[in-house]
Amino acid sequence: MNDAMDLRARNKQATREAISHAALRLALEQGPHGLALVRVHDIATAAGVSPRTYNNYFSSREEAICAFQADQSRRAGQALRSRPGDEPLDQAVVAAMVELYTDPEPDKAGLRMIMSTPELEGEALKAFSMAEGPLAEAIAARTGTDPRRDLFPAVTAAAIAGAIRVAGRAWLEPGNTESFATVLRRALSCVVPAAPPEG
Amino acid sequence: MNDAMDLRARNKQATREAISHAALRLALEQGPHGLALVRVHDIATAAGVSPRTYNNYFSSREEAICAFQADQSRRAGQALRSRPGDEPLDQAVVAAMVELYTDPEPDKAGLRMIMSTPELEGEALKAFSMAEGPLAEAIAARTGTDPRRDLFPAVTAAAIAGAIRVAGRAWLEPGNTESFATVLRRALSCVVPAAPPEG
DNA sequence: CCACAACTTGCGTGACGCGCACTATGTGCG
DNA sequence: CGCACATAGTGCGCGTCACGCAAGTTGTGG
Repeated sequence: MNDAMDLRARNKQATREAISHAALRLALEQGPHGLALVRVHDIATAAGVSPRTYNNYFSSREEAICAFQADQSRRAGQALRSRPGDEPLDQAVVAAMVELYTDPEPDKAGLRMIMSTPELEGEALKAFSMAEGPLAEAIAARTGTDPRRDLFPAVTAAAIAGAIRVAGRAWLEPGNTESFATVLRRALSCVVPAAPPEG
Repeated sequence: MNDAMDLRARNKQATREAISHAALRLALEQGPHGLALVRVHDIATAAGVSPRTYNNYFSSREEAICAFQADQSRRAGQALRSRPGDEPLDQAVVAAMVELYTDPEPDKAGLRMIMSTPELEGEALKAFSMAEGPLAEAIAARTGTDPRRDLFPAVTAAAIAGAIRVAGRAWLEPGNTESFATVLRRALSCVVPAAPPEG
């Protein structure tokens, strides 16, 4: 079989998603204050696998819960590359990130769980920061800068990831009525220049 | 006793530092690949306290190892506030961060341990991101913007924290000969504007 | 159809986080 | 000065977890 993904790989990804989905669902049931009550055994059972299999995929509850967010961040580089090459950097970044993070509009409860549960803070930061590497490469390619000589790509990528995080926090703020796309645009406009500084 | 810190508080901070210092030292002895060999019992013994006391202060090895970095980040807000109020934002940020993070020049081995050990990634990100809250407040105060209405302070704070992280990575790069202050200045110059966008 | 590789599972082990109860050491007041 | 109170340090025990190992099970390719 020469599929893009053979049966093995598809099953693997399916169980991975089943586990991470189950983990997030159970965490949501207990709320942000009862995370300790979500036992590994429960996650595994809910996902239809053994506890031992669960941590063939994840080495902590936190990792499983945040896996979806992490997977999404990993696509940031590709999202930016899919923008037309002659588009200015700032517009390309905004368009790419808005498309990536608002298609569909994110699940408010899930995002709130991830972003405002203290025990998940480390994993949440890891999840968002997974975008930085690929993003930096994409920015370097687009602006023709050498990531090893110039700090601009990596710094900008980190700034973008940070802006996305802050936008998430603001969007979750009680009383906020704007769409995530709107908030995200405002946040990104604070940090992304149209071109790297000459030098 | 009306000291700024009474005996109790000073003892407490002393044991806290003893534990975190011992944790980092033992981690360095084992190198980035033997972190699992650093047992809680060893850290506690090296710090002269019982294992139970150790996790009255920290709830994981990772947290103890990164505590120094976290404490430093917490001072970022105060560092920015100590700059003259009429200084432009970008200059004030660069001056404050350079002073905070290069007095004295950071310990390369310790920073490398924290930043390039996979198991510490989450805690390291947490440590650096602790600067964001205080920094955002300081930026808001300096620029006269309302952190609840305007995303600029929080986004800029996140961008600064990200730039510091990237500067650290670049400084640790083998073959780098520059001082951390130099790298840090270059990194920060990519993201901090002299003033918030009007709007 | 068969041999090989990859995934899943059960079991056992060592370490860890933390609640609880007790002791010891500062602290403030009469 | 001494006595009551608050707070830090400690020992013990329990439940949970991560992970190595050695089967068993299920795709894959010849």
